Amino acid sequence: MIGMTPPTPRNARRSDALSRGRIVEAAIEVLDATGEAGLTVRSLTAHLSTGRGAIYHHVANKEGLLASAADDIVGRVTAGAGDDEDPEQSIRLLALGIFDAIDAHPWVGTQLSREPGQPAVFRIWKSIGSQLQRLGVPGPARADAGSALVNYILGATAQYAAGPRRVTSDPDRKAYLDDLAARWAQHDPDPIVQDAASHLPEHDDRAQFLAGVDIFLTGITARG
Amino acid sequence: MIGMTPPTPRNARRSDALSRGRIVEAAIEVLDATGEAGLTVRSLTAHLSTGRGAIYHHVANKEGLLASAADDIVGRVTAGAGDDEDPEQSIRLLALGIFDAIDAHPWVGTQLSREPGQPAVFRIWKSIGSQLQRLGVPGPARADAGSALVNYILGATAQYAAGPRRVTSDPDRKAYLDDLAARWAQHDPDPIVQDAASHLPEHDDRAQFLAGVDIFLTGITARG
DNA sequence: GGAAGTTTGGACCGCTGGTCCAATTTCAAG
DNA sequence: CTTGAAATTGGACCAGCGGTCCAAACTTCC
Repeated sequence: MIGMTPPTPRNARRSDALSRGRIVEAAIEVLDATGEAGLTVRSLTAHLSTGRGAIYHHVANKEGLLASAADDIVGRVTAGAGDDEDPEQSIRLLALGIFDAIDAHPWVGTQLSREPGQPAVFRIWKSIGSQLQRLGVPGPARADAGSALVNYILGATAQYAAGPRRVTSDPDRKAYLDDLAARWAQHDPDPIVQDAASHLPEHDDRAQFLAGVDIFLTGITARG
Repeated sequence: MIGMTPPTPRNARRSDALSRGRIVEAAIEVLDATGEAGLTVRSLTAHLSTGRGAIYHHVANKEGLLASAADDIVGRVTAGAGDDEDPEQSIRLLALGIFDAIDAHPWVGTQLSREPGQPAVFRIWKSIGSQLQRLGVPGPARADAGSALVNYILGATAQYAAGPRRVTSDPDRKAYLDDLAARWAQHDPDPIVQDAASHLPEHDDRAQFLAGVDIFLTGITARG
């Protein structure tokens, strides 16, 4: 009978012990390989050749696992970003580092928009804050400036991660953008829309992201 | 036997006909009342006193339903925002309108970060773009400026919607922020963190959001 | 050597979004 | 007024999800 506790040969303890670190590492591998939707507790257990209970013994829930995975990726960026001589340049490099990390791991982009209190977001806040301090932005204004920049970065990367993201081949990407432009143009005869749609295929996400950072930096220094 | 097609008295056609509009309306009611997690196809059918198949006859899937619901809310904002004499002021009012809408309907904030091509995001792009044009920002720079503003607005509102959001009573809100500040301060002895944590309880999300809009506007006009 | 404690994995649970189809109503054609 | 085709409805059903639970197996320590 299938419902009863079966006398199957029960599990032996693994030689390569499970740990939270190994689980997070495996989760990142699965996320990178199959995307956010591809990470299920089942696919993770399969990847680790283990059972579900074993995972929940080390991790509270899937949400915490995603937060840890995102924190891991963001941590590599913030740790790698040193203090350039020019604080403005440090901010640019930090922002680009996050952009590139999310280009490589799109699931991080959506994850960061979910829970503001999570460690990964906290890391970004801290890095931005310290550069703004070096830049000489005074206390009260610094909170506004930091908030603006962090929210811009999170918003831009989330949109980018959810969109065309890593359409590797140029033809595919062009086809996607052409299609999007066509849908917009067809949907709305407004000249602004037509104009925007016509420029869409030639635009560069990364350059546009950086342009946004520069607009912000101009705004900060012009108000200082 | 329960598995067989039962000879139960079968359904009569409803007097109040179902339509896509009615379904979207009901979805907004459920979302406002019980939050994003509270909207399931089942809760929606219960609210409409109907069955699942009836809904899928009018709506492709839940994703499309959420996009329509968000578009409905955003549409009210962009329609209500007229052209102020000062285009900068129009942008401020538009941004605040979106902020307030997401304050009232937090689920919209998370929805907008999901699919960049969705109609609601398109609406925001269009409104911002037309104000930037009135502001005299030239073509190539307009795309960068619009992208910066839209991404800032989406990022800020998404973070706000996912965070303390509408903690109505002041004591609750203070308790939440105190707790968050304590967790940060305890987690990290860095003076920047300590300073930020100490200012946290007294900060005003809406004012900070507007300050961010002003930073970007300053940057856009200073570069013009 | 044996008891105590930890790690493991799979059965199980309640729930989800989505499909499918018989029953029913509507409405136009004859 | 009859009738049959088309449109609408609602619930049974499915595969899959995150999470709980616990007996079996392995470690460790006395």
